[in-house]
Amino acid sequence: MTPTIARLLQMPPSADPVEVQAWVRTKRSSKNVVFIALNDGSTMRNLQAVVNLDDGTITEADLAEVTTGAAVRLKGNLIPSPGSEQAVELKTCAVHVLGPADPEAYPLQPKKHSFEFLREKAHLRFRTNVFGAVFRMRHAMTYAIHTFFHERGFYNIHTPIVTASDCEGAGAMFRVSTLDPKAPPLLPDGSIDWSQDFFGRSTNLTVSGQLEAELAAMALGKVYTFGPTFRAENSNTSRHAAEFWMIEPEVAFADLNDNADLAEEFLKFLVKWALDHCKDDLEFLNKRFEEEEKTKKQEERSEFNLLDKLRFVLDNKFERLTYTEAIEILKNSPPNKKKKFQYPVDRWGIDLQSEHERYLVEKHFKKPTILTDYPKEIKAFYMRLNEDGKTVRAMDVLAPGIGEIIGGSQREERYEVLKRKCEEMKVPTESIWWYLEIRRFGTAVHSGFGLGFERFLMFVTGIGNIRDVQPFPRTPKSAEF
RNA sequence: UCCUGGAUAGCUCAGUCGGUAGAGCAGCUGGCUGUUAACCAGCGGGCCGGGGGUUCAAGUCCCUCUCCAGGAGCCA
Repeated sequence: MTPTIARLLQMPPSADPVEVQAWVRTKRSSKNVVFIALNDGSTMRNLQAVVNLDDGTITEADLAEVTTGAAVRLKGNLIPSPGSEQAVELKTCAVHVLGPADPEAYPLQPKKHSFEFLREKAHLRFRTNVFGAVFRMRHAMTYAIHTFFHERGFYNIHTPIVTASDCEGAGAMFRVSTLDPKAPPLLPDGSIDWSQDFFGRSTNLTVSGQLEAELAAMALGKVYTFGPTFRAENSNTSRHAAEFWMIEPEVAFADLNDNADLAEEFLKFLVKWALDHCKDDLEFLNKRFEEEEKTKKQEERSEFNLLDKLRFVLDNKFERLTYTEAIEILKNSPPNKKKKFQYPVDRWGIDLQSEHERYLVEKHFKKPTILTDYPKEIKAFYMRLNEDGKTVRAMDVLAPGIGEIIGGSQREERYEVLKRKCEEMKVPTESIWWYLEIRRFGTAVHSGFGLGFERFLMFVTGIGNIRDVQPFPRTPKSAEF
């Protein structure tokens, strides 16, 4: 294999011949000299190839097909660059076009394109600076996540993608079926006979690996899942996708405080990793973020740029408070008193709206905030009931600019209490009998949380739309690529 | 799903009171002794999202559908 551009840019100038294979970003020419900016995805930075036309080794005809988007192989040697943008450049002695790109038809230009346009060109958008940076960082964060858990003795568990449990309480699911949609087998009452389907029952794509992860935690101690999840909700926002990846640690013998400690340590580890390992990409994204902010109205601009925000998260302890305390703060807050909230905060028990969470995180505390101990009515059946009988050991981690980035809880480990709550909340237990039964044999306090991977990527890259941190986003009415 | 705003050249957008289509960038051609989104000059480029209606006449007004964006809800 030829060396990557990332490697070449770190090599000292030398008379030794080198070969590079990459895609052309731009070509600039004057009478006797041509500059070709090359990128191979290995780094944000381009390699500048210089072609001298005056000695006749390479002619203008040789460069006719060297146009934006073309794949090329160049031979030459590295020399010190007189230009200010790079330390070395490639003095080129041979040019070979591997795959031309018709300049009349190639959609990407050496200029800034809108995200909306690039979403329609998802097959080509990897070749832009932004998406190169985003997907290199997506990889770096994936690696960091596995590293974090591995170093702390967690085991990665692959929970099923096809599941029969439809009571995970996280919205509509995608059905998985091999039955003939035009003529499915019917029961005498006219309903579909799922017993004749592939799995002998009705199945769906998973909305969470948590329930299964809990089973593994009750034997392996500390586990985490990292896989795709699916929601068939008709959500049309910049923060929702029908297919997304979730990280769900689950820890035996850990209570909610341990859980919150883990969540905070985890987020800080990932942010530090990004700052330490993704310098070029982050600096580029930071510049882009600042330019984006300039186009916004004064009151909508964020106080921090991307890099400052990340360092701030790293340097400050997350705020922790209970739902009850949060309600008191919100009740007495200026926007509530001035009736600026669309949903007024008037009593204990209401569900917090985005505007309330944003006020707490962005205006009141101005840092990531962990809210705990919510009213049981507004949280899932599996969360552990507190001694007061009114609240559960839930926690939401709220991040500035994103909102809820982590949702978790201490799980209800008491068989009788869990059974009673399932009945109260009308959770059908037939398909999750195993989830209850694990509580009958060596049950123990345990906790876990879910981090939306793309939500985190939005936070760490400063990209405002979830569709731009996924290579091939699936959203309502959209699955082109 | 709801609210708001959009869809005009390859891209980003302008288009007045309803009167038959415009700019910048990109592309192509030429010029220029080292550029960094190079620069300078010239040239080509349009089913004005689809359908229906009003009108002598619709990019422009009305209805409708599709898709897109932002916000809300749901959540991660």
